Parts: sequence; C-alpha cells; structure tokens
Amino acid sequence: MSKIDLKYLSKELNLSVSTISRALRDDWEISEKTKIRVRALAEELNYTPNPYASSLRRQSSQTIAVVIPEIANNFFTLVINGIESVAREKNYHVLIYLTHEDYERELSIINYFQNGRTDGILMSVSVGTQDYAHLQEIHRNGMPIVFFDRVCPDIETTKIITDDFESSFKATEHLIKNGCHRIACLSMTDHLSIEMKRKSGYLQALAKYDIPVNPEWIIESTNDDPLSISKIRTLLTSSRKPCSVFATVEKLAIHTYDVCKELNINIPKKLKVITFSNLTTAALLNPSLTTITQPAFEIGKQAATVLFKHLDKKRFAIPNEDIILKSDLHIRNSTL
Amino acid sequence: MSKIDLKYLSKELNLSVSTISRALRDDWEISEKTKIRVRALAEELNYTPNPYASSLRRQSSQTIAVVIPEIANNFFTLVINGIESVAREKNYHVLIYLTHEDYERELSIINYFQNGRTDGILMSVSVGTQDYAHLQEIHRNGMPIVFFDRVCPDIETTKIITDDFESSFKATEHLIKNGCHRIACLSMTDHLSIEMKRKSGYLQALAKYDIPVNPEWIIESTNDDPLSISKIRTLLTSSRKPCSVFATVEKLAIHTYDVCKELNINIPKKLKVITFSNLTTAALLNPSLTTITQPAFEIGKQAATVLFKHLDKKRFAIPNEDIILKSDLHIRNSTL
DNA sequence: TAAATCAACGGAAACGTTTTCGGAAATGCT
DNA sequence: AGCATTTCCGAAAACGTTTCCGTTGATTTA
Repeated sequence: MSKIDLKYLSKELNLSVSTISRALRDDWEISEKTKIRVRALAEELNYTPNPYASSLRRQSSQTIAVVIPEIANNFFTLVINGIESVAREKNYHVLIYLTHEDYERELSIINYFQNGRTDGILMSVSVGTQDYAHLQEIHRNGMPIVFFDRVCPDIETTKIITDDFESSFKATEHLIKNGCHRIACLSMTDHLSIEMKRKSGYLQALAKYDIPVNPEWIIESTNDDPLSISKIRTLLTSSRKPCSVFATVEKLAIHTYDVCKELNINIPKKLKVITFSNLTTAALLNPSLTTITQPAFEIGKQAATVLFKHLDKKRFAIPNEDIILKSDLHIRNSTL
Repeated sequence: MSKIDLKYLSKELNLSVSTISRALRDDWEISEKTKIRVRALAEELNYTPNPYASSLRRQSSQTIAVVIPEIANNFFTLVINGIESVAREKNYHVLIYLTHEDYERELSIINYFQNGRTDGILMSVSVGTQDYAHLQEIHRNGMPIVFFDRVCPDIETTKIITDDFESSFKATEHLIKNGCHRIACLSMTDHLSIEMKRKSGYLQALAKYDIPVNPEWIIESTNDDPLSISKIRTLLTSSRKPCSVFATVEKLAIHTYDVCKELNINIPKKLKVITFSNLTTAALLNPSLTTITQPAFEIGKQAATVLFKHLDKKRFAIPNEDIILKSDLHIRNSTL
C-alpha cells in the first residue's frame, strides 16, 4: 500500500482536504451524505490519521507517560493495569518509563517531556531522588502531573496514596499482640514520603505499648540487593536479635525469607514476618506470608481518572489534595 | 515559560532557523563557532525539539511498540526490562500495549500502528488470535516486526524463542524418572506455536517411555481463571487422577497449588508439579516449585537488538530466522 | 585575472493534520 | 420578489522541524 492520507482521500472523492478531515471528525458543518461517503472510503482503505501531524497541529499528543521505578514488581504492574484500563477507554496511549530507582535517569526522562511528547504524567518517584527541582519546574511549566504511592509532597497536585501510617501501625500492633516485642523494621530509605510514614506508624505502635526502640533493629537499605541481604543476615545473626520483622517493601521480606532459609531460621517460630506486598503467591509461600496489600489497580485507576478529568476539560484544574485509599491486612502463617 | 522553539532561538541569535537546526544536529556545513553559540543558548534555555514536528518531517518516530498479552506477569516484565535496556541506549521511546489475551484488542492496537506512530514492533501474540491477517498486512506494508516467545510462524521475520520442545521433553522425562507415569498436561490453547511445541515435547517423552496417552489428562484452558480452576479441580478429584502435572504456563501451576491447598492434596506426595515459570518466589513456595525458566531478560534484549539493527541501517533486512535460547530446569521440592 | 571551487549560511518547501476564514448555493422570511 | 439566513464546502494558514536548493563572499585554480 502506498500511504493513504487526507490528500489521497480528497482526490479520490473529489472533495477538499478540509472537508475530509471534518467529515471524519464528525463536524456538524458537513452533510450527512458526504460524511457517509467519506467514512465508507476511509474504512475501505483502512485510513488512519498520522498521529504526529495531528499532534503537531493540535498541540496535544493523546499520550500519557507513566514514570515508575521498576516494572518487575507486582504493585507497579497492577497500577499500570489500572491506568491502562482508563487510558484505553479514553483512547489515549501509554508511554512507560523506568527510572530503575535512579535519580539521573529520572531527571533525563522528565527532560524528555519538556516539549509536548506527553499530555500528562503519572508518577511514582524513585528512591534515589532527594531533590525535586526537576519536578517542580516541569509542573510550573504547566505539565499536569499526578503522583501515586511515592509522592512529592511539595508539588500542588493530586496524590493518590494509601493509609500508610495506619496500616503500618496496625501491622506492628499485630506483631505485638502476637506476643512479639522485639520488632525490627526494614525499609529502603528515609527520603520517601511513604517510607517515613510507614516507619512512624511502626514507631508509634511501639510507643503505644511502651516498647523501647532499638536503633540497631531499624535497618535502612538501598536498591542494592546483595547489600540488603547482608544487612539482614547481620541482623538475624547478632546477639540481640529481633523476634519479628516488619518490612516496608516486599523485596526486603523476600530477602528475609531467603536468609532464613539459608540460616535455617524457622518462620514464624523463631521469626515472624510481615510486609507491604502485592505478591500473588503470598498465600502459597512457605510459610504463607502475612501482608499489607495496597489496592494497586485502584490506585492506577484513580490516578488516571484525575488526570483525564483535567485533560478532558482544561478548565478543571487538578486539585491539590491527597486521595487516600485503604490497604488490607492479610494475616497468614508468617505471623502466627 | 513561553515555548522555546527554533524560531525563538533564531531570533535571539540572529541566525536562520535552518542554521540553528543544523547546528544542533552537528551538521558539517556549520562553522564550529556558531555551533558553540547555538548550543550554548539551547542549553541555557533548556531547548528540547518538538518530537512531533521532528517525527512528522523525518517520517520516523524514535519509538518502538511492545505488544504483549498482559503485564502482571514476571516473564513479560523481565522481557520489557531487556527491551528497555537497549531502547534506552539507542535513545528510543517504548510504548507498551496490552492485549489482555484478546484478539479484538490486538487487532485494534495493530491498527493504531498503520500510520507511523511507531518505527517497529516487538510482539508476543495473544492466545485469542487464530487469524494472523492483521499481522501479515502490517508486515507487508513495511512495518518491522520481531516476535518473541509466542510467535507467528508464517511471517518472514526474526523470532526469538526458547527450546520449548526440548525443555518440555526434559520436564516430562524428569517426572517419569521420578517414578510418575500418570502425567497430566495443562495448557492454554492449541493455537499458539509455543503451546503446540510444549505439548508435543510432553507427548514425545511419554512415547519414548511407552506410556499411553490419556486424553482426559490433557487439559486445555483459556484465559478465564475460574474456568481453569474448576477444570483443575475436576481433574484432581476424578476417579482416574494423575500423579503429576506438567503446566505449560505459570498461572495454571499456581491454580494447581491453590486447588491442592483447598482439597488438601499434598505436593509432592500425592501430586508432583512442574511448570514453565519466571516466578521470583518459586524457591520460597510451599513446597518449592520445580520450574522451567526462560531467559526472559535476554529474550527482550535480543528481540530489541535485532529490531534496532534494522532501524539503524535500513539496508539491513530483518532475517527470517528463529533465534533459540535455552531455558533452565530448576528442580525443587514440588517434584521430589 | 577570470573562472571555478568552497565554506557558511538563508529561504522556502515539505511532512499531514486541524482550523480559521470566507464564499457560493440553497433555503427561509416578509 | 428581495433580502437575510443557513448549509455546506474550499482555500490557505498554521503547528515546528528537516532538508533541498540557492546565495554570498572568500579562496583557489588555470
């Protein structure tokens, strides 16, 4: 096939290019009769408009960008599913960018967006970023952003989050009520909003039950897996070891399982484990894993919905508010 | 910020638009002195070219599309990671489209691509498609496609696959050698190339050991989870039940675990399970799951590499060949 | 020294849409 | 009938790049 564009259709039908264009967009200035003719031929030749010409002229790309730290992670894939479910309905396209938790990558990705490649951004910031200037700038320049889960609190936009403080509190309380007072907390970093909230939920629960805080049991890890594992190994072999672990991210709980297997530490007898996780196989693990599960699909859906509400009607400014969804606590054998 | 484009830069520097454009692309017709001036200002004002204008003019989008059945699946996310690792290096953007295993969706997605939105396609076909006309057509129209895992054999292009027949044969043989002759085979559909190969590996192994085939033990499922589960339940409660299960896809093995838990069937004592899977937690399951693991990241990397070899040099036609990577058999407790 | 080459840049067309503006024909109104 | 609307459509500008082609002044060549 040679390429078929509006010009070709117009030649074929003895109509002007503009008439064709309007007929296809169902403009009221075009008679029903010609609309039908045009549509018929367009259908027959399988005409599809050139998205770049269209985007250039309309100054809108019909595309949204999703910026996430990683993709081999059930939480984020479910979020993507949620986003995609509404993007598809709106006939938008979804660009996915991975920061790999790295600040430099995040920076260069955001820079890509300076010139209209995308109509809006849905984002979860990476652990590596401590400076939000790049986000501030692109937001100031008028690019709509909606954050989810790992948000940037200083930017005036909607953030879709979960009740991290409360569920961390509950999780820790759950461990305490099961008779465990020596609770370690495994987290990634201190710079993420969610990590801070989760940790303070943990601390608050300890405080409520007058349990002293042991700083050695508060582990801060990075994205470096071997390092995390060795930190966990050190923790579990120290003379003053904890009897349970509260992990703020799934990966650290999995590492804990690995280390326990290696060291022959029985879960839950010697160590109880609870974690934030969207693992589909949590119930099938040995032992089944107690999790705090975020409504990931719903998070993606809500984030996309807010963004599209703005994209549909530009007059609707994205409100500066937090939308807080509830996580579920699934009690399983790892905390028995 | 007002938008800064070539025109703005040209006004600012008293140069023509074309000179600016060429200076930024490091054209040899521009003197080093002006190049430096132009670059300096562009840098200072953080100029980024409008991708749509550029794509429209150059008739190339710097974008590749990845079409996969689903994303909440470790195999595909690892493939995406592989693809992204090379796309990033080439400064290409990655659009991701999900078919949800549905033929209609796949059709409409492929139709999106008729007009230059993407420079090439990396694809794994969905279980729902039995007619490849849409793929044939877009390929005939000159769109580069590279298939991976679930390929379309009739299209003359490169396909990145794994040694499905051999590893299925080995997997089945592994069960046989562990003393199990009543082996069921759980698969998704008969229409996918990989499913056929996996099943024939299974059949061939049975044949080698003179084990009769029991058609009731060859279950064909769909993407409908409840249906799959009920089929598995029926299988495991029938009077003539198998003593082991070979699953061609991860999800069916997980369903099997679920059903066994529900019915209190001990794995591996009453039922052995082996499956194709990229689950990160396979070793932590109860019992740990024996898997055939495909080199997913490498598959993505190779697929992207072949595509970019063509995109870099159009004279390099994508060869019509199969690139076969090896899967690994990880023997764990579920087949003890 | 005249012609030819060359380096460095500008003008304008082109990519395929969308949209503004305007105009001819058809229709409605008094 | 005469005028004002309305209906339907075409011409052309615009979106921001890239690239073809031309131009100018300087340098080289015969």
